[in-house]
Formats: sequence, structure tokens, C-alpha cells
Amino acid sequence: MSSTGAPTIKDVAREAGVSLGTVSKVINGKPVGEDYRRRVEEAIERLGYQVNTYARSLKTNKTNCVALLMPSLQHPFYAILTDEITACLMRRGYRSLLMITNFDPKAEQKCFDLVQQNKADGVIALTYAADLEVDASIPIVTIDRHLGPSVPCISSDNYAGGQLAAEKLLSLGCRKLLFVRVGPDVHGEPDKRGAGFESLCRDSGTEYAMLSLRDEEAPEAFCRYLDAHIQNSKLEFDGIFCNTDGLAVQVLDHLRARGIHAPEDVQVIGYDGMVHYASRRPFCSTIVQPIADMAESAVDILLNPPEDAPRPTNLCLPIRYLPGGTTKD
Amino acid sequence: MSSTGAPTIKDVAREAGVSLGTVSKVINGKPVGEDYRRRVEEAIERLGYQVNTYARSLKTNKTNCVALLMPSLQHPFYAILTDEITACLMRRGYRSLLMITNFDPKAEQKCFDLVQQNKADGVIALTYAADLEVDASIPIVTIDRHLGPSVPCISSDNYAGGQLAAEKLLSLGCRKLLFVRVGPDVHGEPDKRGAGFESLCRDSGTEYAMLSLRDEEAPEAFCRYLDAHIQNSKLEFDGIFCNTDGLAVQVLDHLRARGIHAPEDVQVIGYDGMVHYASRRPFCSTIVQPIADMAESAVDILLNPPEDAPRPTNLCLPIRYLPGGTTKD
DNA sequence: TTGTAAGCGTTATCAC
DNA sequence: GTGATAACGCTTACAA
Repeated sequence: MSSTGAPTIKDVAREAGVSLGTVSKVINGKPVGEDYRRRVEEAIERLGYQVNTYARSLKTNKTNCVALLMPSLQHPFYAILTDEITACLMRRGYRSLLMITNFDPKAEQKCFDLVQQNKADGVIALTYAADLEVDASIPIVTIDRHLGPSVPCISSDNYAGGQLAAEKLLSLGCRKLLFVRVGPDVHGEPDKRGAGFESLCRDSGTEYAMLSLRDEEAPEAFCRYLDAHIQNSKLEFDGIFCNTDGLAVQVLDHLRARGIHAPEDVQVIGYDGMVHYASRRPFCSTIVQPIADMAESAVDILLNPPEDAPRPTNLCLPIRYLPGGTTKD
Repeated sequence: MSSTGAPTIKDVAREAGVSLGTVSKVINGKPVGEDYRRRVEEAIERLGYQVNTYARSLKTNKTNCVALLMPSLQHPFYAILTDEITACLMRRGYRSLLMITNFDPKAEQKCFDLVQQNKADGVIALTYAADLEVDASIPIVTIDRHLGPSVPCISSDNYAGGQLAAEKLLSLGCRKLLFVRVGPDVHGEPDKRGAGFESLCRDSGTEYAMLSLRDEEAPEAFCRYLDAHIQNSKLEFDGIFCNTDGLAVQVLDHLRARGIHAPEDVQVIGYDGMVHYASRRPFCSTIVQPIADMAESAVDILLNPPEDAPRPTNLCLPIRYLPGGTTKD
């Protein structure tokens, strides 16, 4: 028995009356004489031997661990993404080392250091820090954020999503549209939601406005904007696209407080595809991100980088529209 | 440089012109001559040395990793719990190894094996399998589930929560109460919600009924029950306590479909304290679990088992009531 | 104080 | 095909 009390291959070797090397071969499925194999397997069974992955990893430089950097799990998008990625990793024999950064740039940087110390086989990161220093020695895949030309970024097709939202609103009879966004001001994939929206409005000759709110002053600033655009208790926009479902829900609250209701007075579409966890009902009409596919793709590109072809630097997965009661469909 | 390319203490020692042991002492904060320390620290800085935790753990039998067994992160209760536990672990210098079991007993068992192989320093587990075989060699703390007398179980005060729900409904004018539960039939802490509810009803001489639904047939069975207890489109109960918020939301849907509305026709209270992630509004009136405290306690008991006093076998944390529009307060 | 060397549990490279 | 043996990078007696 070892210092920890758990049996080691040494114990197994003694129990089976063979050498260390033979035990190792059996464990790793290398060719070994039939009776030897049986004796070893029986010894393993008898002793309840379990491989010590730390010793193995020290030797092989392969940990079967992937680090997952997430800002928080309090928001369902991150939680579901983490769920899917972890499940996907486990299916492939990997473990996931979860790190929560709370949107703190310092914490994000510190996590990248931890990842190196812990010799993870790779990192899947959803970060916000503007200037992350990342070591190129360990494979990285990001979600929704460009870290550099050598780091693949997985996202939903934000641009197409923005276009689809505008398209839907128009086809549902809207004439004057508004785009509202909140969130950190780092340049990221999700910015394309507004860009796609705007492109479609412009191309179709639709009247529209773009409103960008800073996190700190979001509710107040939005309310001021709202009041400035209400005449005789009538909102001058009849279609609103919000860059997240969360924002859409808050916008709907503020509208309701002013006697303006969706979908009668104004139609509202969010982005993410969040649904209530039990009823599975969406909180609003929304553009659905293919979270499971994003997870699968992230893991895939991280673990099986295409041999011949260069890894994609940006992979956009198809979105879809889901009516949720805040539009007239 | 080592095989992996990353510098090792050997490289640092050479660079600093000192011995391995000295470097190790500096890294671990052991007493070392002032100029030696400086030289080592400079070398570390220059080389960008990072300790290899795998080598260290192999030697010290301490991994600074805690395994987290969760059924899923798609449900916000588990997600938030995971968030809080992970944050708490990181604050104490631990990493969390996340394992998702999807409520599958086989997966749960397999995860416990993985935990041993990965030499985690401990396990925090929220499981459902009826007969888990757990190795006593590694410290375990469970959430909401009793695994045996030697395994501490953290939970909210489910019994008091059930009582509080009944109490609230009565004080809000209800005369005939109903308790509804769904969920797996393993014996667990959450069962006490119904028990507490029932005890208060009985002690106060209140009329009440208890309804337990199996997961598979939940919606249909509940609707049948509902229809059997509606006379002239009037429900014979005026207060309902559901064992989760998720169930409460579904129950409210079924009631609404029959023209019965909360809180006018019937008052409904759920359990968990789930709120919408953006608006922070509860989905229904509810008994709030102190998730952050539960996380903190779980980590605390796992990592710092009380020296003298025996570890508690069951720790119930105080709940509170939160009105959410489905009751008349 | 500092350096040396043994050993943690594996895998991998050799001779046999 | 099998069994010694040398690493992997680190900590820790112990010797100097």
C-alpha cells in the first residue's frame, strides 16, 4: 500500500506476481500474454486498484482535463453552456475544471495562470477582459470573443440573428424599429447583432434607431429615452430588438409601467432563446442560440483540431426564431 | 526546459545558480537567505516559471481540487449552487472538478470512481442514486441527501419551510389547503417539506390534502386530480403549496387553463426561491433556500472539519418567505 | 542556511 | 513477451 492507503501498480504487481511493466501494459491495453493478463486483472479486482491520474499525467503530459472559464453560472445562458460543454467533455473521457471569474478581468487573467499550473489539456473561455495575456502553449477556444487570429472563436450567427429579428418585425407589420443593447463595451461577437439588424433596416429602407446603454446607467438612461419618445402615451416605435432576452424582459417591464403593452402596442424580440426552466416557455419572442451545438463544436475544435485544414478562426452556428408572446405571431 | 517546454524548478535553480531544494523552499515560503531568495525570485520571473501542480500533488497527496457532482446545470437551483460553491472554493485556493450526472444513477457511481482516480481532496455531491457505494477514504459532503451517518448533509430547513408555507397560506385567509409534490422517490431531505406542511395543518386543525406525483405521469395525473376537485368551475382548495417553484409554475398554468387564477381564486406558494435572472422577480410566492449559505457551509465542513466536535450529520439552514404575486400579500 | 538524494505512482526504453 | 530501470517535476529528510 502507498502512503495514501490506496493500492498502486506496485501492489498489483506483487499480488499478481509479475513486474511493474506488465501491469502497466495491462492497464493501457498493450499486448500481454493471456494468462499474465488474467492474473493482473484479478489482482486489480481483488485490490480495488484505481489508476492515479496525477502520476500518469506527470509522466504523459496529458491530464484529460479541460479548463472552463465562465463569468458566472447565475445567468442561464452560461449555466446551460457549461452544462452542455461538461457533458460533452465527459462523453469523451475528459473532466472539466470549472473556473468562475465574475466578469472580473483580474480574475480572468489569474485563471489563465491557474490553467497552466494545472496542466489542463485545453481551455474553453468566455471572457471579457480587454487585454488577456494568454500562453500559446495550451490550446484555447473561446465563445463569443476574439482573442487573436490563432484562437478559434465559437458563436451563434449573431449577424444573421440581428437580420432575422429585423426581418421578423417588418414582416409582422412594424414600420419604425428600435435596437437596444446593454453590456460591456469590449469588442466581441455579440456586437454583430446590432450590425446585422442595422444592415437589414438600411437595405430595406426602414426607419430605425440604435440605442446603446452602459451597464451602470442602463435602467435610468433607457427610461429617459423612452419618455422622450412617447407622445400622447404612444411610443413612436412599433418594433424593438434587444440584444439579450434579459434586456427584453426589463424593457417590457418599463413599457408596461407606461401603459404600453406587447404585442399590441409594440412588438419586442430578444436574443438568446432563454426559456423558463420548468414550463419551457420563452420569456419573450427571441432569436435562439444553438447552445448544444456551440458546446459540441467548441469541444470538437479544441480536442480534434483539423489536421490538414487550418482551424477556423470564427465559427458561426445557425440561429432560429422562436415566438414568445411579445410579437403578433 | 522540460519535455513540455515549460520551465521547471531545475531550470530556475540553474538560472539562479542555486540548488533545487532552495528553489522549492522559496516557492513554498520556507526560510531562505535574503539574497538567495531574491536571485530565485528573479529567475522565476525571468523564466515565467509556474509550479506543476501534478508533480506537487503526486508528492504531497494534496490536489487542491474538490469534485462537484451535480445532476444538471439546466435547472437554476443547481446552477446557482454550483456557481456559489465554485466561487467559494476558488476563494480558498481550491479548484472545482465539475461532473454532470444527468440524474443517472450509473453516471453518479462512475463519477465517484473518477473522483478517486483524480485524487480530489473532497467531494460535494447532489445525487439521487438509491444505493451509492462510496469510498470512505475521501471526505464527502452531500446536499439534500443522506448517504450515511458519517456523511454530513447540508440542506435548507425543509421542515420549517413546509410549516412556514402552511402558516402563510392560513394567515392569508386560506381554509382548505393542498400540498403537491413531484420528483424522484428516493428518500431525501426535501421530503420534509411535505412533512412540515402536514404537521402544521394537523396541529392547527386545518383541512388539507396531500398529492404526490410520479415524474412520468405528473401533468396528466395532476390534471385529473384537478378536474375531480373542481365543482361549478370552483376549486375546492383555496391554498396550494408545491414542493418546487417549477411545479408551482406548471400548476398555475393548469389552473389558468381552467379559468382559475392566483391569487384571487387560489393562493399558491412554491419552494426554492427562484427568480428571473434579469428582472430578479420571483416566478411565484415562494420559500427561499439560502443557496449561498448552503454553499459556504458545504465547503466549510468539507475543508475544515471541526476538530473536537463531531461533524454534524445534518445541517439545516434557515429559509424565508418571499411573496411573488401568487398570494394576497 | 544550503545542497543532495530519495521517492511519490506512473510510463517507456531498454536488454533479456 | 517480460522484467528491470530511468525518467516526469516536485517535496522533504538528511547531510554538509
